[in-house]
Amino acid sequence: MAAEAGKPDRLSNRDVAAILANVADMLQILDANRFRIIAFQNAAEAIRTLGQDIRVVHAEGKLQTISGVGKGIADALDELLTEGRVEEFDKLKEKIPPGVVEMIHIPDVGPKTAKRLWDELGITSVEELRQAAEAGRIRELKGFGAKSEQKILKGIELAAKRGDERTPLGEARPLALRLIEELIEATPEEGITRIEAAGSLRRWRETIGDVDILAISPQSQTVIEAFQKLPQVVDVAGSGETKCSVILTTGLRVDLRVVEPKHWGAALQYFTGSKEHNVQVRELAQRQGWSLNEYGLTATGAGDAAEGEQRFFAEEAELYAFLGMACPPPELRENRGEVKAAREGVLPELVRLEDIRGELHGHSTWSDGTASIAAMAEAARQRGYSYWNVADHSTGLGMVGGLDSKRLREQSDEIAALNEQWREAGEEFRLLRGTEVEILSDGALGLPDEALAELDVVVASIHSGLRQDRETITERCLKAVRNPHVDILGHATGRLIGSRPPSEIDMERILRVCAETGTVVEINAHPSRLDVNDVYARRAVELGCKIAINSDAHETSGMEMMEYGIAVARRAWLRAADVINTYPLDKMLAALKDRRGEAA
DNA sequence: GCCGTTTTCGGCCCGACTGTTTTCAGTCG
Repeated sequence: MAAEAGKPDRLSNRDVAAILANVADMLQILDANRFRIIAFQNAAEAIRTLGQDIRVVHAEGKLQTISGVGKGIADALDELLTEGRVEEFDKLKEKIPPGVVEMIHIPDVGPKTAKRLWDELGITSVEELRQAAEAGRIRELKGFGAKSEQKILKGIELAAKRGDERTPLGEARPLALRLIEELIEATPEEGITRIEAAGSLRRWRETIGDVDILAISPQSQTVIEAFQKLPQVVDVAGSGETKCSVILTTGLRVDLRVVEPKHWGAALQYFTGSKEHNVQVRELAQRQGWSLNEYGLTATGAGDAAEGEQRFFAEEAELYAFLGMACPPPELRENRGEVKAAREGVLPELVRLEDIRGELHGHSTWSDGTASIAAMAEAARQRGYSYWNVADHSTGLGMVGGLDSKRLREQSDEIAALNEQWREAGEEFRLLRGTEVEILSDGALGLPDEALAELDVVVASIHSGLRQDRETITERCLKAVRNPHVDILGHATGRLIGSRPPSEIDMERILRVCAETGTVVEINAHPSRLDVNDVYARRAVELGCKIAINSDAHETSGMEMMEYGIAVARRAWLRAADVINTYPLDKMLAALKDRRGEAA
């Protein structure tokens, strides 16, 4: 947590969300009203995924326009963002040692357990908890035994291994898909008739807490036994008749749930989440006189149907239709307005992988790529693209031997020759001449304007000096964005999921200037970047920006990462029209800054 | 503490599994 008291101007949305979540944790330990706890959790989530800087919203006096923020929390946020601290929160902190709050993040240790361990054994840290469990002191408590101690020790080990980190989607997804394949192979013929990953994986969240797999099988016990015996499984956290949780060698937790065919629709809906989306849907069902669980609907007697009457759904869409709404694509199910839109029938037609006609940011052996331009072009053609922008690094990024003006011209000759071949063969495919020009530490670019002016598509990115202070890095980036030759701002925040935090850059200001100048904002599709993220992408389009989705491929297989970028765009509610590389070549070029209006 | 197609009070989702229990509380998703 980077929240520094006394420096309210440094608090990011993430910091503010962490502070509210911490308050919710403390309230849980104090056994406060559960709805008050949920209110803090909801507000934290709303601010974490807010498209705008919380400081800006605060300055405009619009805190209460955030869904989940009412008067009470708005007042607290006002105090936090003005004073850098909240008196009410400080009083809470005096009541509970921070180590006790930390304890509830250990699997199988919740607020009740943490409170009792603290009250009755005086344990105030995870380390003390470990020692007490090893010494067999915890079994002295009523309701605890040797197994509880083992469970706690295992939980501590797991938490240490995993840290607070969720698993990046790019790691979890291939792992889960392979696991599903192996489970099918390990099960007798006809053992599994349907299987799908649900949860945050199906929603394509950028990081995954644990993997949820849903299956239909006439022999659930056989499937669950096979699941536990898969080679990647190191531990079984729980196992019953229809449900099983295992831990993989990587520390990732995977839950399998086996259901009957008639329950599939409700079960898939339920296990896809998000939790917040499901709460909305269940409340909607409640208002219509139905109680919703993972099996289906049961009439409460409050509506037209007789109490106890049940409805089952083989498909998700049938369940949503019964409730009078369209079926929101999983990527939208984050309680960001999708339930209302689905009820009103105004869900957007989201961009799809098939809509992509080319890429505007990729590398070759001319800089740090591993494949020739010809090989990259061939890979792009194989994917059905009709254009690909050669965007090798410019000078200014020492370690990869970026191109200067002279080498850029030499590269242009190679590109022209390749294009000539396709033209003669009557092929539609075209390579574009581009660069990923370095935004230097003072905002100057790694190539002179004369060189950039000759290119088709210029991507400008920051690779170093990512720790500059907010004002410096924002001004640096703004200078680049305002350059008339810069068409696209590449991976704007510079983050690497799980290993490098985003820079301090003021995205709201950047996006506003991008909208003003017609600079396209990139969604970098590489699963370790996903930059900009869904929240900023949605905000960018709200402000009037266009988006480009690029895999930033450094090898031919890198282009397969496009699907992750598409997922970010879909989570941002983007339609094909918002994404310029869904356009045919002429229209795409005409949408670029320095060519606007040139072609139809 | 939040919120409104039951609107300014009275609600706020629901079931599986575990451990230590004789009927359930805690945790998790």
